[in-house]
Amino acid sequence: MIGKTESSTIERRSLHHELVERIRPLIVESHLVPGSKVPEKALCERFKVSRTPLREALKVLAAEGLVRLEPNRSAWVTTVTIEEVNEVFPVLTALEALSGELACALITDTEIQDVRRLHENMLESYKKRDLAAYFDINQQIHRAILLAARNTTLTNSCQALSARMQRARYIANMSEERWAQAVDEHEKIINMLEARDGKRLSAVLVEHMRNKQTSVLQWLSSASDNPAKSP
Amino acid sequence: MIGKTESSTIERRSLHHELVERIRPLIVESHLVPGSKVPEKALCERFKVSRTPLREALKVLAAEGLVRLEPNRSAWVTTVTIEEVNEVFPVLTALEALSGELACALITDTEIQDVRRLHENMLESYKKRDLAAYFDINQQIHRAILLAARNTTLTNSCQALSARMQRARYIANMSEERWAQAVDEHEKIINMLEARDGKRLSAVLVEHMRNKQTSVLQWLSSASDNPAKSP
DNA sequence: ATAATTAATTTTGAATTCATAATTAAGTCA
DNA sequence: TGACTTAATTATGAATTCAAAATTAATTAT
Repeated sequence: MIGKTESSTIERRSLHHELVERIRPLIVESHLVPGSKVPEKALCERFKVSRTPLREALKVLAAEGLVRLEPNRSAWVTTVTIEEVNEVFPVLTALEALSGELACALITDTEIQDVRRLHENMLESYKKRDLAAYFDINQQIHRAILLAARNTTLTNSCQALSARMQRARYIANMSEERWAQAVDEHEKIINMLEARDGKRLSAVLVEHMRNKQTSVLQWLSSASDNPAKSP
Repeated sequence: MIGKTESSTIERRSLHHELVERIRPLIVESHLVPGSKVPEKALCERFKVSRTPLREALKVLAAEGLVRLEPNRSAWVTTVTIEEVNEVFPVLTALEALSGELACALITDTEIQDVRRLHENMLESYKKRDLAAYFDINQQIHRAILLAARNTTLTNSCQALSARMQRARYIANMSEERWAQAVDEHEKIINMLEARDGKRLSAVLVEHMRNKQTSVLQWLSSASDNPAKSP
């Protein structure tokens, strides 16, 4: 008889999957320039693979919205547009709100402590004005809440949409005021999580996302005035 | 002059994309048996393509969650599990709620009339106990609301998750009572849409989805008792 | 010169090929 | 018989090949 999905499967990864995982960050971190064509040949050489698995990976990245395929005209790294931001943020916000609700119900006390610790590290980075570290810990916190929601589908959907937005490195553009506000919002997030107040956490997350969206849009409009940011 | 015999616009679609579009319904409509291995060879012959574009398509379908790739052990049609339903429905519900809110704000009067007409057709199918037609129009209504939300990202996310759930052909299992209730919920949905009451429409959609989830779970547990339904 | 053709080159999509892994079949021995 | 090897067969992943499309370079005409 046929068994259900074995949870204890050995991690055997295919080349195309590996490539997706390696190329995705290249796009998210803008090492592959937004709006430019994906350098198929160069990537093949870099990863020492043939075109077949690479092209399979590009199909998947296209499905994720990080790449756009133009038949017979190669694959292009997508750009973050104002329209896209206005589309993705509402969806991402709804999902973050859900993750907050679920997390409050399902997170363990230990995990709450972990998040609190991350938050304190983030405060340290804030005091030191270490933008890169702040940004990194920020992501970790959101991810920790997401994981606490115990919903793989939710995690995947959120991550995919986040990846698209992350490419807008708006944070570099963040004002002192906005940064302080973001830190304050995070303080509230942690408090609501510790209080396990799902409704309120959702509300704070929604507010947080709304401000984030504004910040990204500001970055985008400043980028459109700045040739160095818009390719 | 030259007769425009080329009826279709220069629609240049890649083979892999075409295959994704053709194979997806095969999975959603259970023509490819859930839990069975994807018959690569047979599909190649059926669509008269080589393995390369077919395998590219499978990678995309795997990213959508309709197929599971086991390295060196081929691709498998995924099954709808109880765990999956309990994961996907909350996410789908959050997205449907959002689509309701947005639709109320953005839908045109003409579109509202279209939805009302669809609803009346659905009532006809209900009276005739034409399950297939009912199911089809039901989908059209949800899709119309989704499109009225004017958010491609939202549309894509919803459709992808819906596709995974649609494979559970729970509707065949629906009780008279549940069917009547669903029709009633739909009546409310249309009313809220006509009233352009986003908040209330969201609430009704959430309720509707909650009941749908219950219905699907009931179908699943009955299927687990029935070898004909569980492969 | 510039614009329009045409030819050469490169890139792309997809079929084919090939090595390896998995599966099945055939032996082997307790 | 049935568990264990080993050989034959098939399926799979990925490199290679090949035809067609796109791009670039070269040529011609204006």
